Amino acid sequence: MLDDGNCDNNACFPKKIIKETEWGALTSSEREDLFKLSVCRKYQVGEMIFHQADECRGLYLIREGLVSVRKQCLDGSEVIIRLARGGDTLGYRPFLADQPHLASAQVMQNSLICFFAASQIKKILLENPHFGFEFLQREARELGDAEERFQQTVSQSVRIRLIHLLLVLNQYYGMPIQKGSLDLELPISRQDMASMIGIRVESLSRTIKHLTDDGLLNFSGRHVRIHNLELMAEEISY
Amino acid sequence: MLDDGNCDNNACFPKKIIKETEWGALTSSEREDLFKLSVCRKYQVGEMIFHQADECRGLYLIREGLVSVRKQCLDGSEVIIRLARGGDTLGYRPFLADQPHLASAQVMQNSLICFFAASQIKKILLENPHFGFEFLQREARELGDAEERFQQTVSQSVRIRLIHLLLVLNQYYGMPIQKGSLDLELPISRQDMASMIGIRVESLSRTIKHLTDDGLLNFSGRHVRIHNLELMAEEISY
DNA sequence: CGCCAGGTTGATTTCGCTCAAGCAATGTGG
DNA sequence: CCACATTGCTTGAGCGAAATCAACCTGGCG
Repeated sequence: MLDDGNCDNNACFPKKIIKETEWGALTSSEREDLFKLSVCRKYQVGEMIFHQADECRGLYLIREGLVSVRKQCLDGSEVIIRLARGGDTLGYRPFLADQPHLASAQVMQNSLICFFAASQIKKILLENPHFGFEFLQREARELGDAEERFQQTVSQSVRIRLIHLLLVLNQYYGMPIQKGSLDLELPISRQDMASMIGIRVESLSRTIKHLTDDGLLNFSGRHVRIHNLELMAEEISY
Repeated sequence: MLDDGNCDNNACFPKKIIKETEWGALTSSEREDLFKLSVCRKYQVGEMIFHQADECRGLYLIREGLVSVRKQCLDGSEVIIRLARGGDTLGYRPFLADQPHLASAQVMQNSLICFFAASQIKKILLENPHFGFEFLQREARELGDAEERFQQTVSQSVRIRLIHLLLVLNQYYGMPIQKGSLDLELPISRQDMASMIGIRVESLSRTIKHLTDDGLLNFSGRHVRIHNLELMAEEISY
């Protein structure tokens, strides 16, 4: 699936990405300009794309793969801010705010990622208002998500938060098997799931057990079978 | 200080706001256009500016005063997302994301607030890239703040979160009295402080007591005296 | 004066964390 | 091939921080 080393620069904006992301707002000449200086390469699982506190040098467009964005404290604890997939762009927050990275990005699944220098992007941003507008919309939605998550984490139990997480992961990794029930192949470890909802891995394990005991689902490693989606979704009607 | 009813439209962009906020990116003719259709008026304490789930009709510029932005669950619990003061603009998140309001805005102190219709703003946004860019930067910083707060709330104790809150409020309401010590006139109730850091009001009360017992500060109603700012700030070095 | 909202305090419970052990799957070096 | 780490996950026991429930102040206001 992934080709080795640097990819053909022409391949850096597949149709799907042009169609579905902010990069579609570019003119073809702007796209060409970007191509010339872009660096696209394959990343292996575990590789870091950037580190918290690093200066932000530009944007990373994920063509394929999975990347986690995480913040860590000095005390060692860490929180996963979000997962990024094909089509997602990393680093625009620090780039736009003119701040260093406030989080680290680590590859979770082998990925193909294109880098665009900040200076290039800035140039386009000032020339093409549509591009900026797309970014505005994306940021606004993301800010909404962040506030939503804040509220949920503060006021909901671990059980509810886990169900929420599963429902979100279902959107990307779920495979319906019959009416109401579905299979889910988790892309991340227990540890990382715990970090996403701000709890310890032991608590996650126990909560999974409770959901299992209640007959809502079955875990087997990273494979989940959800027996009754609606029943589960009912719990989070807040 | 505040004049009654609608203000003179010319007064809707005081110099301070032009100088320090995204509205400074407008040309004077754009400013004039906005004036014509803006609605500026005085709000009393307790008034709602908009409600969660309302359609977003435009932006609210706070000229003076204090406004809380809060999200509530069905179960009655609520979280304060942020406090907005003179110079702050409300409603741009739902406006840009093209979503309904995901939070309510309530006046905490008598305020003077200008409303600009969404259509007007959209027009300017497409014509003036600088204006959009200012919004981009603001959103990016705010997203960073939201992620920071998420991490802190998830991984820090109530004590640390309260100290954080006091240090933030200090930036706006603190009055140094001598080296290291200062007075702080809180603009909000205990209930609202608790909502800002995601705890119950009883827990807040107890935590205040602990800080007092430790000799860090003294509360008397909404008046706080912080004896040793550095000592307090040391606790949050993470 | 009584009332009430805002705030504090106390008693109790609960949820999630910590620490510790165990287990299965996978890897590694002799 | 075995002995042995290592890693990811689960389980248990005990603890502690914050929530809950309830009572009680306190000051302002009709």
